[in-house]
Amino acid sequence: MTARNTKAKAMILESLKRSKAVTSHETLQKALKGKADRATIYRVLNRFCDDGIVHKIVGDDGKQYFAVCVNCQGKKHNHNHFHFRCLGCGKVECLAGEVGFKLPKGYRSENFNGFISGYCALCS
Amino acid sequence: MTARNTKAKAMILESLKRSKAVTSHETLQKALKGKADRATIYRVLNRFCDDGIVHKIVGDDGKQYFAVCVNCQGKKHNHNHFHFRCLGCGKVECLAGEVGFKLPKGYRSENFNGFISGYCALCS
DNA sequence: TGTATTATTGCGACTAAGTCGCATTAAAGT
DNA sequence: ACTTTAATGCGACTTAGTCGCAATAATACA
Repeated sequence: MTARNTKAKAMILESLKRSKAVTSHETLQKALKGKADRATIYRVLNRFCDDGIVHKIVGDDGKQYFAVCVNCQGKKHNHNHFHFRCLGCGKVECLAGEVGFKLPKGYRSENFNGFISGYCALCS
Repeated sequence: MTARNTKAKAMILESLKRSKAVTSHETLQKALKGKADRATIYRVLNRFCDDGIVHKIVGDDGKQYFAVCVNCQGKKHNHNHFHFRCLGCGKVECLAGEVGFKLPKGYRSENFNGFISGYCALCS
């Protein structure tokens, strides 16, 4: 069960890194222009997620978005920041700044998903 | 184009109010046990949303959840609070406390969707 | 109360996102 | 090279949500 370095993985990772914005499956598929299968892209993305290379965010449109992890050392992810989707141009990006929150007693948090949509500076 | 008070609307609103938790379409449909059509439920919920009676949240499972508005006077909604979904029992609830965030210059926020999942006190 | 108007419902068909099984392909170890 | 098996590609499938349209039932008004 040792992971292999395949063309698909390489292409997808490169594509993710190149785009500074957060990327959806759809965008990625267009970028790869048929060089990888739909299902493969999904699988690779989920793989990257499990491996802690990228993190997944669910948009307020119900779709999945992916972004390369920046300051997540080892297995400990910290993605407690908001993501912003522009309703004009569709771009999704990470917003700077940790978000604090507190849960009721006895609650344990597993996943944080902060999403804000609106209009970016260019589309306002 | 004047709204009408129908049985479906009444049932759905009552069902929403009765359950203190945030409700998904699926749960609602089960609660109504066939007394309203799938599409109708969706339409009514979206209608309620537009009318400002309930607010819609998109979960980190990509599904829509609905909750009756509590302190939203008139058209001005303020739902800048987090929602919590228990991975054990599946319950979704509103967390107390306004959430503050700041956007980059020139950005305008239209919708806030804060979602945290994990385990509630009972399921921990 | 009876009738006309039209918002709403129910049904079925449809779309889009995402997953899964399986045969085929191609990394990696020898 | 040759073998092993992870990963790919393809198609079928699932589930959430939407849409068109004919039938139904709230409202308004006579």
